[in-house]
Amino acid sequence: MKKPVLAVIEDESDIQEMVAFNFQKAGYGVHGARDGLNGLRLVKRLMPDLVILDLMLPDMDGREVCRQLKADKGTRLIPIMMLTALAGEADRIVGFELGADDYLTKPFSPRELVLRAQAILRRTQEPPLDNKTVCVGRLLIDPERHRVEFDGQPIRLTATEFRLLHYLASTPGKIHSREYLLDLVWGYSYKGYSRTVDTHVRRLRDKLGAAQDYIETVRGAGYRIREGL
Amino acid sequence: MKKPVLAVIEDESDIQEMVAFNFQKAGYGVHGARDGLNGLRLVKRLMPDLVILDLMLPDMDGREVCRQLKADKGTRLIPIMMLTALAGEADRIVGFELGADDYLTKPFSPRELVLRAQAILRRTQEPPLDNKTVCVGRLLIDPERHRVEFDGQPIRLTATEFRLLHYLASTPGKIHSREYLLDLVWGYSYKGYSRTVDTHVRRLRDKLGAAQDYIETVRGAGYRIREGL
DNA sequence: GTGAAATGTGACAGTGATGTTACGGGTTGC
DNA sequence: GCAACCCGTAACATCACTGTCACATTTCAC
Repeated sequence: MKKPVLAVIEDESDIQEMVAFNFQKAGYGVHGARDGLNGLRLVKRLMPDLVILDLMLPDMDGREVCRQLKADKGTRLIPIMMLTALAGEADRIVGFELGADDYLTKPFSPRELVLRAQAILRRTQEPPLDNKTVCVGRLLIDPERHRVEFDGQPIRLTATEFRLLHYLASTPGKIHSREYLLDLVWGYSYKGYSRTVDTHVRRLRDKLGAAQDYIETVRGAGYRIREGL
Repeated sequence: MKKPVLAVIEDESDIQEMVAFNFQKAGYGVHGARDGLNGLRLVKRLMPDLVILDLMLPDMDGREVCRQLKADKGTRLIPIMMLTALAGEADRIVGFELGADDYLTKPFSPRELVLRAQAILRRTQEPPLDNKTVCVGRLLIDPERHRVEFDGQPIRLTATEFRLLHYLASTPGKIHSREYLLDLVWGYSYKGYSRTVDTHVRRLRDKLGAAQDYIETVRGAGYRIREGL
């Protein structure tokens, strides 16, 4: 994977430096703008993999920048991470309403910053699951019809169970950690408990019946689909 | 690896002595300054591999020193470990905001000090382990699938055994000391006994069967992966 | 050769990850 | 409004894994 590129729109020099420094250290290419107008221009020209956007900017509200980026066809899909000094729940909601993908309240630690960014990138850089029918051994998964079969016998799954199985089955043999599955199946802004994955795997195994052997637990790592059955 | 060099900026003689002594014992070159101004000069001239910086200094706040070091192009990349008497979480966050890489609250044990420093140096000097498949002779290690094969035959390993083998195999021929492996595989805050590594190497060898010859004991130094088998 | 230090080996008990079951809130369909 | 269903959380059970110890064996310095 090539080096991800970030745009940081932030007027306070300290924060701008700190953010840039930490992402560079983590192996990202970082570009910066210090106000909303230049920020918009930068994003359109650079087309970064992620935008770090301060809520409070000298010329323009960060919300407005966010709105404009999400309204533009070209930049609509670029994920946005909002920074703000206000921890109020109202602001949080407004941030998400505008399409921000994550939201960080100052002060924050570099570690938290980079981890959250990585979570977003992992999700957005992952090739989206397509609608092709997946076939693993005697299991068949058809996303288009939301249908699962084992030896031709249909199996009824709920939406969450289906997505879980679909993600697992689309890369057989590969380990999917609980955190990774939470990101993909539940969305990276999901705040829940990682044991939730276990419960759903259990329900999935129940419904799969004889096919449950396809889901293998790898202790200390996660779950995977067993190959060659 | 050449001997790492440290700069210790600390006015209290007791601490200065204690820190210097322990790092010298651990094989580091140690240089010291007793106030912020001389500290800045020292770092710029010496360009050490790590700066140990007290938060409270006679002439200048440690935060200010940190800020100046991180603002300077030349010294920006040098990692900084902050020492402080204040354990409050607020201070911790302020420390990180300024780009400090780690943060140690007095009083601390010499062992913890050195371990944390080593961990920082490793993180900044060693590229982190990636997900690429490692191939050593007839051994194959695939982190993505959490899979190990010898001559195509799969070998089941636990999570710890797997990480241990992965670290060893990613740099064949290099000697990995027990301390080093403890830091990498178990994490630098791990407080355990270094014989633990031996036990795990033993279990690993057991499971590797005929492939156990790949793990070589270097008496007095550690373990390494034998090349050219 | 001899003793000390380092390492290999086997056993053991505690812990921690996972499996399992149950419950209550929320949503959907009728 | 009711019933059925889906979901996340929690509590408990279980067992693999793990760290530590005691002892055996090897290696090295003298």
